[in-house]
Amino acid sequence: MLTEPAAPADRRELIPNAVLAVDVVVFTVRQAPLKEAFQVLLVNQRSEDGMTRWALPGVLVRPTETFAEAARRALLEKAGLDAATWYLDQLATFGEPTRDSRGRVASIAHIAVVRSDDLILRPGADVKATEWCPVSRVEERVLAFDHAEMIRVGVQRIRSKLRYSWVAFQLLDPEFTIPQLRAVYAAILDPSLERLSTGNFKKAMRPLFESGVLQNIGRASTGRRGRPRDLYRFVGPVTGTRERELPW
Amino acid sequence: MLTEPAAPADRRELIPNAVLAVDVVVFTVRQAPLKEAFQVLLVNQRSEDGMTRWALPGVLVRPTETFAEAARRALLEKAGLDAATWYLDQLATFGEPTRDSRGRVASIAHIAVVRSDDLILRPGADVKATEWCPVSRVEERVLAFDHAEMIRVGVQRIRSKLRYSWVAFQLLDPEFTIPQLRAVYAAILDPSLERLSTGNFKKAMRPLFESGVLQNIGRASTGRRGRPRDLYRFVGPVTGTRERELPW
DNA sequence: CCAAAAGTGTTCTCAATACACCCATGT
DNA sequence: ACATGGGTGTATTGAGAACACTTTTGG
Repeated sequence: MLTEPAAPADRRELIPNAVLAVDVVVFTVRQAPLKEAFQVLLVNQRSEDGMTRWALPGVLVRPTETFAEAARRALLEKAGLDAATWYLDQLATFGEPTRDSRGRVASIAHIAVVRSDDLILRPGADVKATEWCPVSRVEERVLAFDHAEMIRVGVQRIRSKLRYSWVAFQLLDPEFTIPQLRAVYAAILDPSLERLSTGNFKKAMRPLFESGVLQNIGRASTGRRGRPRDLYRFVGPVTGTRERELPW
Repeated sequence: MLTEPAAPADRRELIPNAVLAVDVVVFTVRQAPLKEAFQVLLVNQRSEDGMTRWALPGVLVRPTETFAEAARRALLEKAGLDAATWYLDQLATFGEPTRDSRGRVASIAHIAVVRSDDLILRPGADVKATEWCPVSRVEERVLAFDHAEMIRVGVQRIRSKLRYSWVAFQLLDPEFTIPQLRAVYAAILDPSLERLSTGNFKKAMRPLFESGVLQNIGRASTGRRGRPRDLYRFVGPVTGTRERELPW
């Protein structure tokens, strides 16, 4: 299946016919109005037409490098982020023949989900600026290539993942409260979840409490008025999946 | 994002660094014991080591061709199948650096779901044989490259799709019966579904009846003993999705 | 008329939601 | 004390599963 129709010679070297790239859609949830808390990482850099343009962080894949390695390198070289331990997922491959005027390029888009509070963005050598952009505002931007489409597909993917897996905990401190957890779901899935009562929310998380991977570890010290929030810790692997999908 | 670190020259041609291929995982449900009804298309052909080996149908991507076009061409050239109207979905891209000893190859795996009753398999010029292989028996085969992994991922994907979309109807005649429809779900998801009563099964399909896309169009003529089955027609697009996932 | 295969309807269970009530803190 | 934000428990609703019952055919 890897030989062209009229080329049954077997030990021949294959001749490269395309350029492989990776782009990474990094999602986070940040301190911001609920509608704008769900954000994606963009970098501003020179485009193939000489203009500067917003884009996803990405690099060309090196010959001996896996896609995941290339994706981590993209984050390091473009935004100064050490993604060595981040959970990365392959999203989809974008490679319309007309995608790039300089040749046939296939970009294997990846997705990452991270807590951004302690992260410091450091634009790479060829990068003018880096920023977190609210997903709800991406449409206002003109993005390079088909990066807008990548983000669109990425948003669908993370919404789906949030419903059947535990990625949400990757967006929180090791110690967090129920309202914080709920806010993550509200920011990504549906703002109206913000009004879901603690009890009903905890019921949706019941399997986690029962299996002991979500533990109550006391009270948070309060700064505000009202009863202080309970503190929880998630001790399970974030890569696990739910048996039943969440109904939201 | 498409320039290597020390190559900011913009109008330069990009130098191909990899070979792009597509492989297609074609699923069907065939007349067979329930455990073996869910099948996948394999082709037997010469491999890069000179031996003959079972593999998924695949081709190298041509410069001006989309991935979907290449996938359809793979089915035509390898198995003589006209996939012009088939619904194709991108599955994932497989490109471990060590995947193929002849160079860096990235294969964009695709998935297709078809009714195979009227299909005639015609092995291509470089193909020794083509066959439908029960998914439950794939493990017994030694497959080329990472094609076993592609099938594994493909099975997950179609199982998921069956639960939230209407792909099942792609596997049936235009006119079909409830037991036939149930058999499709049973073959792909869980044999025990075969014992689900018609009533409960129809309840799961309720949104389809209510929206009128699933219509009762009379009785099937019976050959067997017992009450003849009701005939149904599906008039909606198979690409639509359910609001709620099926519980199975 | 009986057996077999399909289809219908009822009941039971359990999960998702709504909502009323209780708790702990700052002012 | 009381207003405010957080948490618990209970009632109501609705969906899924089990199963008994009816329908329609062949033998």
